[in-house]
Amino acid sequence: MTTDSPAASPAPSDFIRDIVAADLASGACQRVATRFPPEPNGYLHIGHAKSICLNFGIAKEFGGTCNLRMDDTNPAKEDVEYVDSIIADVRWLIAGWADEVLRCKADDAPFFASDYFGQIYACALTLIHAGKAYVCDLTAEQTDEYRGAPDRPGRPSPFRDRSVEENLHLLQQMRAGAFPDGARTLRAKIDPHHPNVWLRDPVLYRIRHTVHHHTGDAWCIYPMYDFAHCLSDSIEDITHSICTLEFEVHRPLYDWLLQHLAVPSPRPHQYEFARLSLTYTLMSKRKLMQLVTEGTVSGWDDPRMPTISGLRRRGVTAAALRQFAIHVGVTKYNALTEVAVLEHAIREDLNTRAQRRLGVLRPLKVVITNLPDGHTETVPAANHPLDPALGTRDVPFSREIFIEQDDFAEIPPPKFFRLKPGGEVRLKYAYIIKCEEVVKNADGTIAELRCTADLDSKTGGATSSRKIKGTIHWVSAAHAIAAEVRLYDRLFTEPEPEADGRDFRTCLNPHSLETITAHLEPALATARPDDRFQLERLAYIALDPATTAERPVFNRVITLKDTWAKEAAKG
RNA sequence: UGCCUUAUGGUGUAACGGUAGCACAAACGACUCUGAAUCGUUUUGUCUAGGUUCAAAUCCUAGUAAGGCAGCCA
Repeated sequence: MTTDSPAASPAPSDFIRDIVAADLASGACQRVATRFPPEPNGYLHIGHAKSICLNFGIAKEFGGTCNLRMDDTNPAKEDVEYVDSIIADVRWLIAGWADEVLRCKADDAPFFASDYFGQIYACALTLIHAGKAYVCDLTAEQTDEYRGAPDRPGRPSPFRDRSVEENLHLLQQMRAGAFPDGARTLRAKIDPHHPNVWLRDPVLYRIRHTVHHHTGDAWCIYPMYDFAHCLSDSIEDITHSICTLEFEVHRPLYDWLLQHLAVPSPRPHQYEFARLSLTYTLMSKRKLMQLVTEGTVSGWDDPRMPTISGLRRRGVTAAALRQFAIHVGVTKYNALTEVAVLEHAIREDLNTRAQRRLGVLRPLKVVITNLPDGHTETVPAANHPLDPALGTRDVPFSREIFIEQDDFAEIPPPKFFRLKPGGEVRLKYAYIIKCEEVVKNADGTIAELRCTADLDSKTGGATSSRKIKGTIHWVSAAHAIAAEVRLYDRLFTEPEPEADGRDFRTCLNPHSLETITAHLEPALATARPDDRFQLERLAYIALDPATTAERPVFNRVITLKDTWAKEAAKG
């Protein structure tokens, strides 16, 4: 119960899984092979997590495989740092769930589109021989000009009718480094007037004298996405190539290239689904990188980031993310999902797995006057209310304790059933106390509360069954450990940070991170990196890597639902 | 004055010509040594207009709205 995800839900169903099932049933394909093909130009985010869950999920459910492949055809934007982070994030997300369907190269490395540069180049030669590609000398600007616009037809390049021999010769020279960047391109010979802009003689190869993070200086020409992607899929025997909606208009090109290159049958087919959008969240790699470079957050793995590494560092589990992916589903509708769905998945997961602990975030000192000076005892506390097998631990209790400031009100609002002057409250696992006196500082703030305890009311005691409406958490002042706790809130104050063309920086939440020193029960001193705890009545927490031997650092993963906050807000 | 795609409660998602269901959110209640969790109840929906059919969320036509496409990015 503490390590497993919540009860497995029924296998998800969506239009893509329907297609896969139909293809298997009809014999269109013998087995299922999907792939997850990120470009290593940034860190993976929760939108990628949706795609990973889809691709690996399908492979798992249908007994197939899923390749992890770096779509690395643009050396100018890519880096090994991103390759490494992507591998780590994918492995973490699928660990214990679908890792057996992950297909890698022999050395356990991911596939790289750049490993196929030789084969892709050979395909370019094939297209030229077939009269289906030509070398074009137009500049980038001229190419744009000739291409026209979505509502304006293009016109043919003046280089469109070069001979096969000349094209062959020029491509070989391009490959040999005879021309500077941008001097020429290889283009498919399709239809300059086609209503679909992507079929107007798309560029297949461009010249880039740039060192590649994976192939070094072996190449100075690099294939474009459209050329490399369909071929990589074919080379890897992918059956279902699943991508996001913006590639829908590219599908005819994907099909054209594979048909004209007569790749082995059955050839892969592309299917598109809607990318994930979340309220109060930014989801573009470029914008996320901006948050990093401008120092708005501490890095790609800042726990406020929607990156997989940020969520992981925050304390969100892979199981919660997978459950979230099931909740949002897979469609072609451009949806905006409420973050509440993510938050629910996180709480649902943590509720079952997190052991309970006591801790006070904003302390208010309470002296229990009818206990002798120096009085100390321990009380047993349940580790998990849903799983008694997890047993109990002894929590030190003494004459002086801390309670939460919010749990006392000198002038209680309506329906406030916590501690108030003259009122009683149950200290969880311990005594019922009554507030006898409010001691104040010179400035009028509350210094401490002086209370008396019903000494027979201890859990299991003679008057322990007395019905007291309120139960609050506490920690022994002398025994509590000091720990840094980082309280996170959403990064933006608006559900759609970029609505109406607004700059997202104008709606950053100034309170997205608050760092406090909390008083935690001693058992939390031995927390380990993968542990998750629920601070009773407050929040789920997880250890941050910034923890040192002297000072533990915890991240608040997410608060508990707070019905009282809602009630209190009503006034 | 182009091409492609999409449209089901506040949000997301089912229903594959035959009772519009589920989840989140919201509201109320029960329970509670966590104002959590759990349990129960409730509110709110098929974009519009035509057509086909015994029967339409589903099929057809037209409209409307939203998204995508004019990188030598992916």
